[in-house]
Amino acid sequence: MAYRIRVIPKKKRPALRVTKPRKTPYGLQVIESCLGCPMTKDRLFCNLSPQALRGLDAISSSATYPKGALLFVEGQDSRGVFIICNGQVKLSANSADGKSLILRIADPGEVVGLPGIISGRPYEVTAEALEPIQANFIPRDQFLEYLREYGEVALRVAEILSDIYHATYQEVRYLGLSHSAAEKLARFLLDRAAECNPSSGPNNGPIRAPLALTHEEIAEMIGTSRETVTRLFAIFRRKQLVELHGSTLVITNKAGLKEVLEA
Amino acid sequence: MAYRIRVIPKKKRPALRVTKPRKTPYGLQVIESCLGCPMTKDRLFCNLSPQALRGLDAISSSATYPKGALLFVEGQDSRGVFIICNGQVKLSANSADGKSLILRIADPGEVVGLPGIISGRPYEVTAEALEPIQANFIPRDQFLEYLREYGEVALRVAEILSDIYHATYQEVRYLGLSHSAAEKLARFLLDRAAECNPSSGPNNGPIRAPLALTHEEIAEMIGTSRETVTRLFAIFRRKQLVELHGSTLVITNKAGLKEVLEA
DNA sequence: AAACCACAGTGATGCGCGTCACATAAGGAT
DNA sequence: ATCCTTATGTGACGCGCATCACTGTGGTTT
Repeated sequence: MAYRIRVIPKKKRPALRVTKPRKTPYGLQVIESCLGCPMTKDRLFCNLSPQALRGLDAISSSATYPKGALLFVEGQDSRGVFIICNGQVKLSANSADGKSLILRIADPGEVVGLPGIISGRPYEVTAEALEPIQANFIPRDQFLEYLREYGEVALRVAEILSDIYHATYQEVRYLGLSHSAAEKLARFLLDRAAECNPSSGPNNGPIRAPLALTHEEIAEMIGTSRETVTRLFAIFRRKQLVELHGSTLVITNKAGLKEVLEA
Repeated sequence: MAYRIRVIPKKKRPALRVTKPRKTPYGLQVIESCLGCPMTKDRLFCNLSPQALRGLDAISSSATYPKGALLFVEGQDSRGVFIICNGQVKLSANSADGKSLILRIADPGEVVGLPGIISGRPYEVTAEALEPIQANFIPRDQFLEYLREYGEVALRVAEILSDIYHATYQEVRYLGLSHSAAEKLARFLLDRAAECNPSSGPNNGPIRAPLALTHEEIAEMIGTSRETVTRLFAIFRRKQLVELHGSTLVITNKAGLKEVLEA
């Protein structure tokens, strides 16, 4: 075959199923303090007052989890929130018959389990460590008490919830407003590109975005089957709409990809 | 025909399309003050301090909108939030080709446009008045300033965002985790029943829930076609799973309906 | 080396359901 | 009364895509 799709050439992505742990991709340094976690300062609770940061530090406890560990499972009572220091966490919805839908891949600095804590409802999704991860855990009651004390943090929490909502809403658009699987995939790829290239307006040059996902995972994100994703990538490539170099997605014809949405 | 489905026997639901305004179903009293709106106190910002309520009152302005009015359209820059005093507002996602997906019907006391305000992103959905409505509007900057001042309200806002997220997440489940349209509808009906009968555990008696929606609207909520909803209701009725009395849904066989999910 | 596994790629098959097309019923308007 | 509109109810048709069942390939393990 003249073409080939190799999404991950070097380091393979971890398996979807919980099988054997893969090697830690980078040194896992144990960080005891939330203040010490650079991600926390940089991304999650940036621009908070020193007091608020200290308060956060006081109630959070760090822990590590192996690959495949489930931080929580949907339906479980909300115990608290996790702030990811290191590694990726897959948030998915699962049905009784084993079908699963990936909602979000949370990166370091992000919070998982937040809606359940705020609303008092059980966890709505399942959080699985894709790699060995380190995360800070904050119990529910202490977190709520903390929020009541520091209004600035509550506002920041509202922002994070908005972001989570936004991601979920995108998912709804993929699943609900598409006539075809091709449309879903095109929408997904364009969104990816838009997120990674916020600067690019209506330009026409090639757009690059990392896409470290297997076809299986993409299928679970847009709600189709793995085979369909494979076939669609072949079609898109034939039509010169996209290219795949390693784990990098290159959109060579953005306008053409947008036409798929209107077909 | 021996059976009939008449979802709304007396007062018909408003049309989906913007046609002519229907008669005001109940007296629309104009309320100038947010404090005076009973819904606001009871449902949205309950248990707030008197100062916080006064602050809210100071920045909000009441207005009325006719049936079919669009409070905002998706893609539009976020101007502010609306607190519904009176009437219902349909929140929907629309694609370019006219396909539309109902995300939520907001009742009096609820807030719409919140995620856009908090995140700074444009409005993500379209808000349409299903009836002549009255709503309080709060401009974005003033609302954010207000939140910064009153931390207790920020926490309440976080709760509301959690609820909105929850509703959107349910939508994702309908759309993504179903093998068939029958599954979607069954899930939808069960969720409806669960929301309206929070007390009922694993009981087996008939469960009642209001269902003031046309087949068309249900179709847009679960992402199928109108005809499919009609056909499925006929099947469910034949199987003695549900009954429809006026605008009241009666689940006669909850277990049987749950079996549809696993089929 | 061989064995194994995860992923990608492809053909064949079948059926779910979207779509079109019409019929019927119930109000509301005039 | 008659017309118009909205909503429900059904049949026929056909495409899209899920599913099954493979093959090929590169990486890892033993």
